[in-house]
Amino acid sequence: MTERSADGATESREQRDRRIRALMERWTAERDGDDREPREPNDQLPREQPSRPPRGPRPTLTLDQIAAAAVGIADADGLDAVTMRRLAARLDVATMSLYRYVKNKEDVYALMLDAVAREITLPAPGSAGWRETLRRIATEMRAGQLRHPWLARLQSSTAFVIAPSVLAVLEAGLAALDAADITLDVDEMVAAFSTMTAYVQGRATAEVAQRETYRRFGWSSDDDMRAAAGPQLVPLLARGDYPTLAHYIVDGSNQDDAEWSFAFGLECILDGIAARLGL
Amino acid sequence: MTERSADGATESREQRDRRIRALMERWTAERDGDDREPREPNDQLPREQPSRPPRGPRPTLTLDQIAAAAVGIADADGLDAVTMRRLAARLDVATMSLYRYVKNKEDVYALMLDAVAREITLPAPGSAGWRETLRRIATEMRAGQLRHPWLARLQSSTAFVIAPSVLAVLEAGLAALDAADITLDVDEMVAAFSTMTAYVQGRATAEVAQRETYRRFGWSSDDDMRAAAGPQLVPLLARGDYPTLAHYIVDGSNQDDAEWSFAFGLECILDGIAARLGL
DNA sequence: CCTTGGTTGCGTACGTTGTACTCAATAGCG
DNA sequence: CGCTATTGAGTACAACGTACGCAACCAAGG
Repeated sequence: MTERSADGATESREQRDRRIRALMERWTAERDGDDREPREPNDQLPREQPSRPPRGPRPTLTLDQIAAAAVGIADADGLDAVTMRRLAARLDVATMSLYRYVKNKEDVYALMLDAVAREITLPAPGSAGWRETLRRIATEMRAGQLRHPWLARLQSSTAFVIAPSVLAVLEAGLAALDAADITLDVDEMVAAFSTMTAYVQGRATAEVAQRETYRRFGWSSDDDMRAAAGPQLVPLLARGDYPTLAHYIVDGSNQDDAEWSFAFGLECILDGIAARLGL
Repeated sequence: MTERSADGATESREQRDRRIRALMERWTAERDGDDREPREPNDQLPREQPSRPPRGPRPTLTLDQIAAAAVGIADADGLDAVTMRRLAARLDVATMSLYRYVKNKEDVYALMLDAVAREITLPAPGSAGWRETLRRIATEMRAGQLRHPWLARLQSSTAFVIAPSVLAVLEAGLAALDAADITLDVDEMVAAFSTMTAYVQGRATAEVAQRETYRRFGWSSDDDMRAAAGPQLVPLLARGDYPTLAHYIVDGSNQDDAEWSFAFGLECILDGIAARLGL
């Protein structure tokens, strides 16, 4: 119920929240007071004008429409099909009109990431224990990655986006680990949660890459893969350099059960976290 | 020392290896015998002609040279700087000459992946227990990802490459988990190893994305980041929607220690695997 | 020796991409 | 009714991957 703070004293959760709220308000006040440089890197995610200046014609598009259109194209024909021309065509505007809403294509990518992050439904706070909450978030994230196979590629080429949708996921995970009976400090909580998310992303990346390979070569089953990769693989295996791998290929049974593998690894991680809780 | 096989009997490791070797040889013989379709998807990784046809001038380049040049460009100026024109210029040949060695740009990417996979030094088999072996492989993989920040992006956009360099890493990990005192079946061994690799890839992706963000905005320390992201972040935090996250930002101390976070998660995973071994 | 034919290196050219620049049309304020 | 900030769109350009075709090369066959 209590936690050691930096100066060695203990504070209750209520005290902690009050302290942080006060600090945030002070920071906000300071920011409002100083009116500094135009702070350019600020607009990482493009925003609509909060209060539209009254002059001139109304914009015909919203950022949400652009994001939805881009996601739609990527879902249908892959990330490479998202070109400014095609995106504009889908929105029935001229190509260059898009640049009234986004600074460049990177902005479009940021909008896509935000849109997808908003898709994931978080478990209600306190509706389950930390373990079940983390499991649900992981499952939800994985589902998103599989629904949008281009996501992994986008996340690895686009910088981190500061958006409420993204922060909310992080907060949900941290809050679950911040429950009353848990003894992790903040750094460990973040490390534990980011371990889980890293795992989910890594798995999804690999899984999507495999699907992509199957699609490109027209394989529809694991047997197709074995038939096609065999001529390349068998000579290597036959030389005896990879005995354990050969054992897997010959005797393994869950080879294409991505769901099972994912769950296996996830439970490993949750067990590891549990061990650190002394539970 | 023994393991249940499919038919319920037990076989020693020696018996198993013999059985698999025999099977491989039979497969090889069958392949040689039937001389089937040109099996196009075979050449996933471009290869030099094993026995060069004697007619015509000698090639001036090797695939290794091409791979090294591409890796060099990507290391210096990022993956997008690897264009066919620039790669050719670096190799002092005309642009289109490259297409005598690779079918298309995808091939160049495959060569890069292979080259990087060959960089990693595996622990000698049996030189350490399964846990230490996996830890070393993970560390080595992470080092590669940080040495070549473009790797994560490439792995998430290029299909899996069948190359000895890649298979060797997999074999080393599986062999470590196949030690005498371990009770995992093959499927579990593969799931455990791929859990680790997925984690490493996910972490590296996030870490590289963060570095890239820092670089692009010219931040050189965490304080720079906080100064720049503050105006965007503080209003969100001040509304109280992310209390745990705010706690971390205010009170966390290991915020930029990627090494520590990586090790934390890795030990979690190893603990989880250990738990499945009944150790 | 000369001829032959497959192989290599390279120059040209085309279609597609992101986007800088420019200018006409729009619509609320004075 | 102008005035003026703002939007939508057309044109244009540099850079990209790469299809195509031709010249230079070089061992084998005569």
